[in-house]
Amino acid sequence: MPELPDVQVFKQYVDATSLHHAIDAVYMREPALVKGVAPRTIRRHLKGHALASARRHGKYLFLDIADDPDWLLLHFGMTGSLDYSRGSGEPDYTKLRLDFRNGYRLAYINKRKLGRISLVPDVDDFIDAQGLGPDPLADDFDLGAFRSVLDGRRGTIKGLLMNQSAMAGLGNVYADEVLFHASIHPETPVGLLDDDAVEAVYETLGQVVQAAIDARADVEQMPSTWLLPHREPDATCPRCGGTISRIEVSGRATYFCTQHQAGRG
DNA sequence: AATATTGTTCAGCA
DNA sequence: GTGCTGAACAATAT
Repeated sequence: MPELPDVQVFKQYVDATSLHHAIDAVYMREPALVKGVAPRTIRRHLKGHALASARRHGKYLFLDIADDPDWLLLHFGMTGSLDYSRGSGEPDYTKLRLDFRNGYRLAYINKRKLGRISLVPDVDDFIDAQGLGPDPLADDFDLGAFRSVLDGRRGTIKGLLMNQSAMAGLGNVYADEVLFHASIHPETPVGLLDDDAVEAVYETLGQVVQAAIDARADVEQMPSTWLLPHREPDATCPRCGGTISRIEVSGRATYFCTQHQAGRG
């Protein structure tokens, strides 16, 4: 379930480990994950080159290939992750492996085939072509930008928060977390949110995303007052002592507190 | 053993 | 056209 915070942590991980090492070998283990380009083409673009920088938009990670016009695109689906280490063998479910000249290797791990490995010539063009909305961590994502995201939308606030073409990055878990802290019922129609509620969602969104990144997107390190460690039916709300309920919204399991998130539904 | 899980895509509908 | 909803997919855990 890599969402924005998880992918941001992956980006920081790549920044700290995998840049500026020449790539001696490339192993592609799962052609089904490679979209829009032949696996051998990816190998050709990477081999002998280094990774120059990393960029993230929403749940997508882009790695700039030094001395090459293209970027390596990684999407993690629900079960993807990265591992940088040395030694013989590789982690289970490794689907792409880059062996660096320093003896370390970067593994893209994915238990399932939901995800994407590709090459893109231009990140901004890809974002446009994919129809991705703004990223909430972008410098210019202010309250006005968030209002634009909501403008003219129908449906529920939770559905909107998960809609990558409205705003890119939140998935099921963090959409719930934001609404939990903003004290808004997940099925509230977007059009019924008043100015205060819109501002509350905007502020909460920034705080939750930043705090999750600070916790390295690790549930173990999330504050116990968050919803995340309590995502089960009939749990006790860590905020108000109410009851956590499970419903389905936009086809996804949704957890919320029936007491302090009762309003505006 | 049947069911829940969730990001994206796409068919279908208002 | 548009945008929203829900089914389908993958494959593992429970």
